[in-house]
Amino acid sequence: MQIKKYTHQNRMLIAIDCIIFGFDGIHLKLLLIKRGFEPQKGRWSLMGGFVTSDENLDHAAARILKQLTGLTDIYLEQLFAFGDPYRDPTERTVSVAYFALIDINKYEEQISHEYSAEWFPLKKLPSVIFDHKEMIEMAKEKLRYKAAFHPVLFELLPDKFTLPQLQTLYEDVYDAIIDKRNFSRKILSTGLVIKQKDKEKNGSKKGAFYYKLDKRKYQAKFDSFLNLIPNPHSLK
Amino acid sequence: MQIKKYTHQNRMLIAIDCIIFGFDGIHLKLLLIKRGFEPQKGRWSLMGGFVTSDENLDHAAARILKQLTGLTDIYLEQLFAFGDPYRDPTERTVSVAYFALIDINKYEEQISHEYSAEWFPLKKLPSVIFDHKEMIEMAKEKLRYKAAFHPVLFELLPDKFTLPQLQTLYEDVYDAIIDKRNFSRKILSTGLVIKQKDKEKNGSKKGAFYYKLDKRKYQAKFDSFLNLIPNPHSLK
DNA sequence: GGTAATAATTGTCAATGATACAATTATTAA
DNA sequence: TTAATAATTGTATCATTGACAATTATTACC
Repeated sequence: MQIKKYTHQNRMLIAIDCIIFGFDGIHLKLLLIKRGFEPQKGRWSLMGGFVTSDENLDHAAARILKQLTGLTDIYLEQLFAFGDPYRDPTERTVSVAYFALIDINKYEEQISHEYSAEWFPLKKLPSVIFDHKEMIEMAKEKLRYKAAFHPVLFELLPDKFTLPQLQTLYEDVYDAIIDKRNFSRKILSTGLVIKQKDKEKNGSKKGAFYYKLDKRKYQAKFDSFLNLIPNPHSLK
Repeated sequence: MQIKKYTHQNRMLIAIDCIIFGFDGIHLKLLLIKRGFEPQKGRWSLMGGFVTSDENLDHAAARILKQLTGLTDIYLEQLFAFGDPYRDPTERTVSVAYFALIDINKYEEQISHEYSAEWFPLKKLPSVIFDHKEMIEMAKEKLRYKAAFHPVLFELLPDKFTLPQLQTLYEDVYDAIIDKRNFSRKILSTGLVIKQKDKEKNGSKKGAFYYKLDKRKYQAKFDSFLNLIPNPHSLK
C-alpha cells in the first residue's frame, strides 16, 4: 500500500544563506556577492541557493559555501530559519541561514570569480537585499555570544598565528580594548595553544612568537565553558 | 512587468514541531500527543503542523501551541531547522522546531482534549516518530545551556513559588544536587525575586515563603549573563 | 658600535566571587 | 512538652578576575 502524500498544504522554496566571516589581521569582515539574477540583480547579497531534493540542510550549506569559496571542511553552523511570508517578494521562500568562519588567506587562494564577491568590514557594510541585514545582525550577535565562552574564533586564523594577532581579533569582535597581560594569561591557561620556535616579524622589531592550536585539546574543550573575554556579564 | 517565479526549483512542506516543557513540582516533563493521522498514526509525537501561506514561522509555532494547550503569551523560541530528505517518509518536509516553556497548572486549565496529550518525565519518554527524539535531545541541551546563564526557568513556575521549589527545578534540569545556602544566596543576589508575606505549607511544618518574579528586572536582566548554576564550566 | 625606537613579554596585588560546610528556627503532631 | 520536619541563615577558605607598568628583544639610525 502506497503512503499518501499530505494534501491541501502549501509547498515552499527552501533557501540557504551564508554569513561568511573572515579576518584580515585588522578587522573582522564579511564576504558578500553581487546578485547575478532578478529580482534585485546587481545589489549586494549574502551567498545563497536553494536546497535540492536529495540533500539535507547542512549539505546544502556546505555545497553553497564551496561554490563561492572553493573551500571544504569549514566551520559552518546553522543560525536561524527566516520565514516571513514576503521576505522574498518573488515567491514564498524560507531561508535557513548558516554562518561560516574561514581563514581569509585560504579563501584568496581558492576564490571563484563567478560571483564578483568582495570582503566588507563589518562597520562598512553596503545595503543588502531582502532580510539579509537582519541575518547579518543575528550572526554577529551569535558569534559574540559563542566566542565569549567557546574558542571558536581560532577558526578565523591561519595555522600559525601570534598572540597579538589573536588579541586584535578579539578586540575587533567585541569592539573593546583588552589588557595584554590578562589576555595572554587567559589564553595560555586554557592550554589550547602551543608555542612555536619561530617568530613573526612584520611591523615589529622584537617579533612575536607564533602559536599553533592544539587540535586535540581544541576539540576536547570546544563545548565546555571557558572564560575568554573580560566582563562577559555585560554582553548581550 | 510581473516578476517571474524561480523556476526549476523544488518546493517542500514546512512544518513546525513544538518541544513543550512543563514542571510539576518534582520533575521536568514533556508534552506529547498521540498522532491522529497516517503515517505513524497512534504513535507518540511532538505537537506539530504545517506552516500556511500567510504566516511566518513564529506565528505558526504560536498557533500550533495554542491549538494544543489553549495558551497564548508563552515562552517560545526557535530551536533548529531539521531538513534530512527522508525525515518524514511521506514527503520531503523541513521542520522548524520550537521549544516552549509553560506553567503546567495553567495548561491543565486550558487543555484541549482533541489530541490525547500526555506529560512524560524526561527520563521516561516513550519512543517517538521520525526525528523527534533528536529534536527533544537538542531542546534539552539548549535549555540547559541557556538556563545556566539566563533566568529562563522561571517561565516554568507559577506566579508564586518558593525557593525550595525553584531549587528542585534547577536540580532536576541539571540532574545535580545544589547546596541550599549557596543557591538561595545566588538567586537572591540577582534581585529577580520578591519575597511575599505568605507561606506555602504543603509537606513542610515550617512552611516556605512564597516569592514572585520581579518582571521589570526579569526583562532587563534576561539577556545579560547571570551565573545561575554551580560549575557551569563542566556543562556541555 | 652605540643609541633610540618599537612592540612583545612578563608579574604582583587587591577585590571579587565561588565553594564547602552545619547550626538554628518555625511549625505541627504526637 | 517534646519530637519531627523542613526552611532559613553565616562564615571561612579558595580561586578567579581585573587593574596596573617595568623589562626584554630586535632593528634602524646616527
